[in-house]
Amino acid sequence: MGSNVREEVMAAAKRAAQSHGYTGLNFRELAAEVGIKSATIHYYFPTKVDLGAAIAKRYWEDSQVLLDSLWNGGNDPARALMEYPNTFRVSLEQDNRICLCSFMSAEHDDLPDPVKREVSAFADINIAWLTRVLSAATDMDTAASERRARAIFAAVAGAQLMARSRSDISVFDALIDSYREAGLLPG
Amino acid sequence: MGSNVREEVMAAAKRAAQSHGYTGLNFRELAAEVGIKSATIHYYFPTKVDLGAAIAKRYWEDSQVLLDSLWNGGNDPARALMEYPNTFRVSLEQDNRICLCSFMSAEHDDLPDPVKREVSAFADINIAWLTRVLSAATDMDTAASERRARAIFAAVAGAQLMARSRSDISVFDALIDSYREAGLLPG
DNA sequence: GATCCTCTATCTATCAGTTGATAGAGAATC
DNA sequence: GATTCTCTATCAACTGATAGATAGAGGATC
Repeated sequence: MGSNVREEVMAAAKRAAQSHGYTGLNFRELAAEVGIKSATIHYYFPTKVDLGAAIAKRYWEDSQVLLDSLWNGGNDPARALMEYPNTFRVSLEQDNRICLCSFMSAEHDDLPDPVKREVSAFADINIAWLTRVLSAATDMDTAASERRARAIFAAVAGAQLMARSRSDISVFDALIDSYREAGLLPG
Repeated sequence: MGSNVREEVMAAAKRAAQSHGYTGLNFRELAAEVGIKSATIHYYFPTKVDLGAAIAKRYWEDSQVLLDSLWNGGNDPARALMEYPNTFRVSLEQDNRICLCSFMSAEHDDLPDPVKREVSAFADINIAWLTRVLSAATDMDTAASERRARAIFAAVAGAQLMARSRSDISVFDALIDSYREAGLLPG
């Protein structure tokens, strides 16, 4: 298994990036939070690019596992769809953080390519999952499901961003309700 | 009238912040782009906070003027609503930039209070305008119009963010189409 | 069992580059 | 001549990164 320190650094880096972005990540603060020296981080992640790519990759891998646990061909796709916005809500619950990849999407111009690739993968797996669930839960064909999947993903990310800017999770809840009222989200 | 230099600094700072955020703003690059020395910027904007707040304020003021030119009680609110997403599209057309305030919303935790206030104002004036237009263009009551206004604002911002992450403006267009297809946007 | 070697993991110390900010001199404008 | 504007020079803080020392674990060799 991987060392504890490596895992602790990744966990702290993930949290920091959700609050301050890739640009805002810095070795000394990270090290202080884990209780080590910044040079030690370089032992596990030679460069900042390596660290950034590692946490973005881990982020979408964890998301994939979570989504599959929510629905993976079972018998209640409509319920999974109802639950989907909650996967974004939890970030806001944790000190008003947002999706790592939403933040990094804003930072796109300053992102090294290896990090960009992992950020794209997060969107890909979310959209692919939503497409599958929508196809199972509604009578939309695959093309329509994918269009709707992209729309839902973008809209939920936008709702999370707005809620953060107000430091108010009820803004997120209200927006999700409005999406349902408008017909973007089923339910 | 304000000096040319001051205006040029603000224009360059606005563009930079739309690409790199408030954190990514820096006096030396800004000065180089305008063709002056960084110390000169401090003459017009004593601190970075002053500069950040000034460009965010100008940003929503300009947006207010643009929206009012699009619709201000005239006879075609439905058309204004159709045009609304274009006010976000133009940023992407300019080197894949995004809304200054979307970027700064992501940076919320690292934003000085005076800047935060102006960022909030941008959302406020967009939502207020959308609420008025929706009330005029549809049979929704004021409360429903405001809920929908918030939903549209958040969703369009999300679409812009997704398009940036792919460096592909057609992603934005497709998302807006999908919002219409889903019923979030009229048309 | 004592000595030697290697690898892992962490540290101290330091470098070079960047950044926001300031003091004070000089130039331009009125 | 006073005011406005811009520059040079510099500071202190911060940042990613590197070099090199150290401590300990685990084998291999004698």
